Amino acid sequence: MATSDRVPTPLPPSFYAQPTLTVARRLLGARLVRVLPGGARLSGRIVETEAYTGLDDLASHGRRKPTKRNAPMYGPPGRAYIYFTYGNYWMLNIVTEPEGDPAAVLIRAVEPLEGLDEMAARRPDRPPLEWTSGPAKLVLAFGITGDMNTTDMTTTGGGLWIEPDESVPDDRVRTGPRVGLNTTPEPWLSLPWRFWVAGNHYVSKGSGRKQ
DNA sequence: CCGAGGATTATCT
DNA sequence: GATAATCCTCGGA
Repeated sequence: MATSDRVPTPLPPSFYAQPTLTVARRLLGARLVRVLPGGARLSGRIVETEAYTGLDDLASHGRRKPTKRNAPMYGPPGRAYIYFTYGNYWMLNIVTEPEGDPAAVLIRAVEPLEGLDEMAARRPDRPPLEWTSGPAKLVLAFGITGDMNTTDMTTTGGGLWIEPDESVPDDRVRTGPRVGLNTTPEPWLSLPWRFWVAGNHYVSKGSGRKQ
């Protein structure tokens, strides 16, 4: 093994067991990695996240008792919570907080780093800026599917994990309301629980582009 | 460039 | 029966 080979080091369960807002903030700059069944490696820098706590958060699927859909949020930290919405789209979340506490972080946007040819093949006739600049888009580009729900993302065995990479300093982080909540009442509608990297072109256009 | 409206279906009430 | 943590197309400026 050459010394220059990257050794995969997924973020451990103890990272995801932290408070959800802390996890959402600290995931900025980390690297989302996907190894396809054929062996191709895709990765991207996480540039936008949203925190969904359970219990008191009326915007979160975790606000309800366990159901068929939200059950993974009650499970151990570091597992994937992948759900279907709007009749067409899958969303990738990572479960946070200790087991039994229903919370997760939604991965909303990444900046492509590896596997650009694979992403291009999945997004024909779309420019690179539209491959991963939204939660449903990045799931498509990375070949993530609904049957990967509950994958353990703290090991490499499931072909999906997050590695530490760059750290984003506080003065490059922006926060704002979560996107797409529509009928959620205040104060949850306006809580600044969306985090993104200031000025990064791959941040979604979901709630304005002020950066 | 920008905003409005439609698509499309699993899950929940 | 209604809703949805979205995306895309289209029409107007």
